[in-house]
Amino acid sequence: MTPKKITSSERQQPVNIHDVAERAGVAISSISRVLSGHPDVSDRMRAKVEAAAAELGYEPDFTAQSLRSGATKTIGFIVRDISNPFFGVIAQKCEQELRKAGYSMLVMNSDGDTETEAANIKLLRRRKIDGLIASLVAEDAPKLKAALSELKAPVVLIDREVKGLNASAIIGNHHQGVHDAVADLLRLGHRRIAFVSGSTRVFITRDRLQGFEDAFKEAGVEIPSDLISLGTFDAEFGESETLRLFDLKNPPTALLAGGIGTTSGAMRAWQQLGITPGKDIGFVAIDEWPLFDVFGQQFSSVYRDPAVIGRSSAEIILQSLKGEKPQNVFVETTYMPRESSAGGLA
Amino acid sequence: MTPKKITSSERQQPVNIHDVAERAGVAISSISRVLSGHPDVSDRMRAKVEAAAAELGYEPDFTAQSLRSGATKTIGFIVRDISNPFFGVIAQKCEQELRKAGYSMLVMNSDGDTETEAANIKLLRRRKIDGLIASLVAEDAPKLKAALSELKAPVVLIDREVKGLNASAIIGNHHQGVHDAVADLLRLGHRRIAFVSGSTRVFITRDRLQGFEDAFKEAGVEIPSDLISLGTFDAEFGESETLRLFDLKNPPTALLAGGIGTTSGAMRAWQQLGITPGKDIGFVAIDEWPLFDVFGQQFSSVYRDPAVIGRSSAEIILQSLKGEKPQNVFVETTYMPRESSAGGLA
DNA sequence: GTGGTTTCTGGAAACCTTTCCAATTTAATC
DNA sequence: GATTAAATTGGAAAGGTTTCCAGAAACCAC
Repeated sequence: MTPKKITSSERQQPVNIHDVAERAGVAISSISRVLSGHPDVSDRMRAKVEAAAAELGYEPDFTAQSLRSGATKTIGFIVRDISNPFFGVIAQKCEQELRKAGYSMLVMNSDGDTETEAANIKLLRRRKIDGLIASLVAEDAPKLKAALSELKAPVVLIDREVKGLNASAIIGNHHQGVHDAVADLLRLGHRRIAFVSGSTRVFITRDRLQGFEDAFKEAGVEIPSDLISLGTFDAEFGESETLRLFDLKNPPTALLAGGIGTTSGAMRAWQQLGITPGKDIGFVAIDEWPLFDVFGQQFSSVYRDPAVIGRSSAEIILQSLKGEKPQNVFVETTYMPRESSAGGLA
Repeated sequence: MTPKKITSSERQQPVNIHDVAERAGVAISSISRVLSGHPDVSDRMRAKVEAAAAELGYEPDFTAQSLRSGATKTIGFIVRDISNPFFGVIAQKCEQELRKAGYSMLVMNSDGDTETEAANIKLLRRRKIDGLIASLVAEDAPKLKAALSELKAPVVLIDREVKGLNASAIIGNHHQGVHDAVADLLRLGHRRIAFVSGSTRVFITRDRLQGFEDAFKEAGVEIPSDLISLGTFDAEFGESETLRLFDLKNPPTALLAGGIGTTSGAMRAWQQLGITPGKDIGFVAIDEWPLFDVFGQQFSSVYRDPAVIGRSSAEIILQSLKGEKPQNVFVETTYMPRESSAGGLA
């Protein structure tokens, strides 16, 4: 008995390129050329192949394409916590853009941990992602830097600056927004202004701190170093630090909260302390949260648009994939003064 | 000149399994066996291979593994809108669980559109995902059903019921929560209770509607059909419908809003109309949003825990991957009465 | 020391493409 | 119609792994 050729109907497997080639009576390479839009294809060949492919319902295997071509059409997306609505909007807009261009997005949470983050990046490298968009937990962790530099794909960092890495970045002018906010608080009469935010291991915090300090210097007011608490961006830290700060002998009269997590924690702390932000104390939130327009109208904010960040991230990574050099894109950050700034100034 | 064998140092490519085999002086298959934890391996072999792999820093190519083994260690995750914080929490918890088990999550937004959703599913099939977790836009769209049934991987549906599909599901007892809410509103004296939510093309809405109607029937009160508006889950629909309903000659005295998007839209509408929910009218929100504990304390809600949904989704899909049969998991949904229920009852 | 298991290892096929190169066909020119 | 160039096509290698199968080695009992 001669070994019979196995056809797709006998495999329960889907149709593959061989089946199409056989059906169309042409070579495998021709199928590939037609379907990948290669220019050197005659009209007759194109018609034959397309007909055969359609009849059989052929769809190329993505994994095999990836292995052979080296491109996975996949972009890694790493953030601290995708449930944070700010990151959620970034992720949404980013995915929409990437999808239009035929790319998919592999989402990972770093859980605020550099070890996890480094492990994630290593995994993504092994998965041969074409590009990475990340909002890192820290910029200087050696493991992280190692993982990033071993990743051969283009990288877009969101509000981060990693030295010695040839990456693109989306950079907000955080110092500006924070500066304007603090300047306004000072103008209103606040002196004991607290600042709770994530760690200075990331650019965004350093840039904000810069704006914070500049505003004080310009006003000729001493910087209240004891009121600056820079740890992590999560709600737990925001809560405990707010509790601590407002329990000081000489407590703050205003707080600048460094993100949605921090704000969330601060709000919870104030509930426990019986403090009403914007009334008993001055308050400026960095970043706005869902339903802010409803529940936060009275709150001053340092605003930036996550949709822009998401779309830009996608655009830059797509450009890098086309061979363009790494670039930095700047995003506006604006102080939106509202009544809460003047809280606590009886 | 004899063709020299190309080694990894001459390629700029990373080390592959051949290099390790050569270094260890064993066959390729042995490398694979050792590294994939195959039992039939001698201690001596294991030691040799592990040493060689470590020396060369070898890491297996994920794409090649996927092609050969047929498993991509990738789970698709499709929701209407990942920026919705409810889905955000689900996604976060789900990814964390999947990651522990060595799986990654490919996130796609369906943008509330069945065509997009069907296209997404088709793409994921071509990408050979091992499983799919999805909160579908509709259950009956033919293209969608076709795309789902052609997908050979296990599926977990979140609050959806697709007939003729052998899928698992996470099912909330929405009728219960909504029933209790509406019963309470009726008890308080509300009669003109409006219900704005997504379409009845999905189970979750039908289940809610059931609870809504049951409560009326039990109370012997006629169901206010003109106040039931079931369209989409997004804020735009919530806003326009709220505007329309509260502009009726005989407007509602209370609203039950079917999710964070709807609530968001309703809130915006009320702002325009000068209506304060919980005061001028009764209000129950389905699902709670970020900072709800701060800004929403006065609002009654129909609560369910997205973290549980996320974790369960991951668990079920992982069990399916181990060969277990599709199963349904039920999630509690609880009415949390607060002051807003009694709004508008002067 | 033989026969028979059992355990381990090597070789090669298979997974499904893309892409290179050579060969063939077609078109163009004189 | 011959020659050359251009367009198109087929064949086969390559991408990096897993897995099947057969063969080798080790072990055991008699």
